[in-house]
Amino acid sequence: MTEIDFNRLLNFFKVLSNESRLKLIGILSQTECSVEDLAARLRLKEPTVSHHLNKLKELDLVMMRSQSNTHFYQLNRNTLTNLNKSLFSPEQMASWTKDLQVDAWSEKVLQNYLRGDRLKEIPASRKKRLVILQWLVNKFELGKSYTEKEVNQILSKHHDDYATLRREFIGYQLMRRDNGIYQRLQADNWQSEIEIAQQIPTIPKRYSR
Amino acid sequence: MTEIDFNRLLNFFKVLSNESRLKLIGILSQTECSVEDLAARLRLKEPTVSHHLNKLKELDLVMMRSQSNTHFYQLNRNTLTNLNKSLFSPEQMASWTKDLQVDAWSEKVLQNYLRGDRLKEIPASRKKRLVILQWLVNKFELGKSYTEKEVNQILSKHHDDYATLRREFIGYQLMRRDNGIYQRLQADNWQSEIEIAQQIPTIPKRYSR
DNA sequence: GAACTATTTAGATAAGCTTCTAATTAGATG
DNA sequence: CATCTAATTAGAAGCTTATCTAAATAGTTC
Repeated sequence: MTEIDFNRLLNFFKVLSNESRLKLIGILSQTECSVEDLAARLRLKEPTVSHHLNKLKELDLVMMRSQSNTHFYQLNRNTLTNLNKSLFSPEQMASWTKDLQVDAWSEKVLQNYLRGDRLKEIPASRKKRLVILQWLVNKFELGKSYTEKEVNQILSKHHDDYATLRREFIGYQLMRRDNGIYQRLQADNWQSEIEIAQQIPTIPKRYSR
Repeated sequence: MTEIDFNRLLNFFKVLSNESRLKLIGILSQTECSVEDLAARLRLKEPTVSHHLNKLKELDLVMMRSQSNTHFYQLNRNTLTNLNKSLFSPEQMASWTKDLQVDAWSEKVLQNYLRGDRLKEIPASRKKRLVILQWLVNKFELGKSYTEKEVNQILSKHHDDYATLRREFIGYQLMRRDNGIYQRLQADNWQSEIEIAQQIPTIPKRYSR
């Protein structure tokens, strides 16, 4: 039912794929802890722990409560159990390849305008520009809020003129802005167009004729 | 019941925390594929895909079948479903912190002989050496086989005299060697000694007296 | 408000990882 | 056996990330 966005899932794995953070989760699953305490247990400096906790917080994996100067961190069990449910179901995994199964024409446009992850130029024609923008918007998580600065930062990885791209997101209704906060919009009109892409069968060339 | 070793789990997350590899899994969950085909779909070069497949193979996430020159890769569903089961149960997570809850004396020995992850020298006394070796052996996964070369490689991260350490592993019965293949041994005699370490309660200093 | 404590932010360094190209291996074909 | 194809291995370049120190913030105490 609740399909987890590919980028969100990837982020989860990235956050969990670190020894210190995994141990942090282990500790916090047993007891509430201050930053100082955590640092002592892991034999790391406080700033390092703070850095890790920040990443865990971004994914809602931990909660914080302040008591005077001290910040007590606690595990957010719900997030983990929700995440764990049917993570690797066939449907779930199939959904990860969505943006790969685009039709041949879009494929070609992408190939023409991309060099690796980087956009050579912004297409002039509306139709091609849409293909590029749809590809770009996939770099943003569904349901996550971004500041303008964050949007620019992500876009600038793919093209220098991030401002134009950001504005086009709004124009093409791929994103929505609410006083400074950007959110990716659920694609409804164009998704259908793309999902009809045929499943490419794998046939060894030798036997393909 | 089947408790997943911390390092093994960490490796899983590391392998899954990469965009290309996650997409590979997504594709292979739907269809069997050749390396060439996978490279085309992900728009990566074959060697890159090969590199990723290798990591997936190490964790038994994929299987390969050869047909003449072509190697067809397929997802190993069992591994994923087994992994997914009760990954984040309280007991499971608590087990991740095992090597953190050592007693105060061992703690001190470790602090004295370690500078970060690096061993300053190998302790002369048997008792202290055991503490160091127990800590070191944690760097190896339970149930995984290592070649001597691999053992040396991992040990050399922590001390230049990896050969002595490797031999001590055998001497202290922390590892077992079967014609060139090393395996970590389940600790039974010393584990008890360590696990009695009391759970350190978290009390803000201010109110602790 | 000065001094102290716990945390966070900023910036630097170093290690690790992804990807590429070039070279190598292994199987198939003529 | 020479050639061709598919895959792997080796090695290098560039990027990301973990960690640290130093500086800044915020709450507390006297």
